[in-house]
Amino acid sequence: MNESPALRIDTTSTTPVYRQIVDGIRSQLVEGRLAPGDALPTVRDLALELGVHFNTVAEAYRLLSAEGWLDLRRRRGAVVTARDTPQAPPKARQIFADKLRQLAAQVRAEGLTRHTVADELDALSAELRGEN
Amino acid sequence: MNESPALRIDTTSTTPVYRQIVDGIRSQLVEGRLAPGDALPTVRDLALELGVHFNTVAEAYRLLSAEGWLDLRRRRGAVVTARDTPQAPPKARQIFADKLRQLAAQVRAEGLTRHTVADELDALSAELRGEN
DNA sequence: GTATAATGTATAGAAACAATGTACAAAAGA
DNA sequence: TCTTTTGTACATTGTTTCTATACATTATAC
Repeated sequence: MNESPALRIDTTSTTPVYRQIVDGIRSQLVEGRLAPGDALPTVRDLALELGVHFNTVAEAYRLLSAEGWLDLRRRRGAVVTARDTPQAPPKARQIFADKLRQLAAQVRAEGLTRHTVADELDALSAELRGEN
Repeated sequence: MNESPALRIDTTSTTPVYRQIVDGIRSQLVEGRLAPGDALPTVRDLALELGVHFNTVAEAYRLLSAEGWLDLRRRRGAVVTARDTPQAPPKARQIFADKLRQLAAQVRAEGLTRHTVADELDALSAELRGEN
């Protein structure tokens, strides 16, 4: 436990730091790289590693806890919990489709080609269909 | 021209309105649904349609203009310009891959299945490979 | 058992940001 | 030249983000 979560904080991004932390850790949770029972670094340790204030990490942990991923207790730290996946609201799929296109549009505007974007989509799709 | 850009503003989202506007319009630009020469609604018209202040739309237009998509002139409105796609920075692909996984993780956490997510990825990939 | 130290929590403040209100500037057309 | 239509500038207000500091809780040492 306490292995490094391999998070990279982009201080130039418009996405707030605490949400970058949430998004990064949630990826690992969903992908199973963090499993129930695993301990996360303490808020102070991770804050030091990322170069931010520990309250910023604490806020991220709190959000993940509110989503049901973490069990937070004083003096014991943050531990990954088992979690029932909720039922997705009806519109979730359409909203995802829209966000996906907006993300693709953004990186295409930055210069990534249709082909490159499609390759990455295929790669992730294959991962999703192959794993577990 | 002045056709409705079919933007939906989600006031519950944490993404600021002006960026929702930017993201939505950029999608249409990248996908060719808005082409050079097309006129966008005036800031006041689009603001009325979206239910926000016209300065909020103006800010969105300014960002798109800074990205090279729009030509803004008083009394004439916003017109889509021809634009050279820049060269993507070297890390762009990896950053995109990360963001893609974070987006997928987010919606999977909300309850979308691996299968559904993969289907949407495939659908967009097919669009990208098929069009033009 | 009690003291101590390690950990998350609470609250306040400063700075940046988002959205608005209002006034202004430019330019097309009457 | 006047008026109207459009984008622009700037101040204001509320919100968000991040930090600083103090506090509460609890496992462990002894």
